[in-house]
Amino acid sequence: MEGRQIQLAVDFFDLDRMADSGQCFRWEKIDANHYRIPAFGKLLTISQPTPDLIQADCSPQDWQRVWAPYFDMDTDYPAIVREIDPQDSYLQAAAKVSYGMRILRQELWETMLSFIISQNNNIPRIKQIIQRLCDAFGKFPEADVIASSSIATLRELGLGYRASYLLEAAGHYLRDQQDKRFGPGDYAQWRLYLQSYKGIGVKVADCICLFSLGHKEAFPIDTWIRKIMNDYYGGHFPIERYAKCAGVLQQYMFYYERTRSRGNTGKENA
DNA sequence: TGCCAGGCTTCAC
DNA sequence: GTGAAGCATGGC
Repeated sequence: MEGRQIQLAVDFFDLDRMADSGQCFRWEKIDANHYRIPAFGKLLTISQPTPDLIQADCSPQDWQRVWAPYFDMDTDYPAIVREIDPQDSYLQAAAKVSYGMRILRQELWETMLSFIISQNNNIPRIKQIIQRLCDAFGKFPEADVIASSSIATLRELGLGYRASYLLEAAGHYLRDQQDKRFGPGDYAQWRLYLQSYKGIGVKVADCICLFSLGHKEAFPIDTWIRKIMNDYYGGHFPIERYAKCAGVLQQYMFYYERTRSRGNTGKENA
């Protein structure tokens, strides 16, 4: 702690809901009100004493340069919520329960690694595996660290059959980085490119597009979303109506449904 | 104890 | 292109 502390007035910002949203797996809850969030080589300690106020241990410059983009502070989420079909009571309810949840813009490699691990897996175990990776390698393993690791090592950390996917993905990522093949691209280009990785299919590619690259039109369909679409939308969610923000609404439905299945509101004190 | 999880690859058709 | 099997592991 370097004694720096900023306070910011916020709107539509809820740390607890973002922490429990299934888009990030390394936030650490220190106590009832504080989180430690690692990203971009930095560690942010942040709290939210009231719904419209946050306190963070960073400089105003770091907030502007690193954390405001990370929390996607430039996007007008209330405007997205206002676009929801007033007749769609399910989606209205989902948005209400998810109030304050923003779509994070996380680092690309971390998001790729996390969602390769996420396949056919549950969130508590995804967190555990990523924690074991960090413990085993001393910190979050960058692609070169994974690439110079071995299947056996990764298997010992509980990755199961995903160990080979991750190992291959790391090598692939490094080669493309050296070839400078990463660059600006639209959603369709990125989605296709990501699927060229072994272990990344349509759903994981969409998660990376949404939770790292900021492509809010990405609409990941996992087992939860598929069930929601079948139960409430006759098998088809009207993505076309929400062209540029379907992914945000997808996240609200995902959060809402998981919250309901656990029999609470998602906030211990709500 | 089984079923399931922010699915994917492979193979048969 | 579509469908089904197989996959590692452990949460619930």
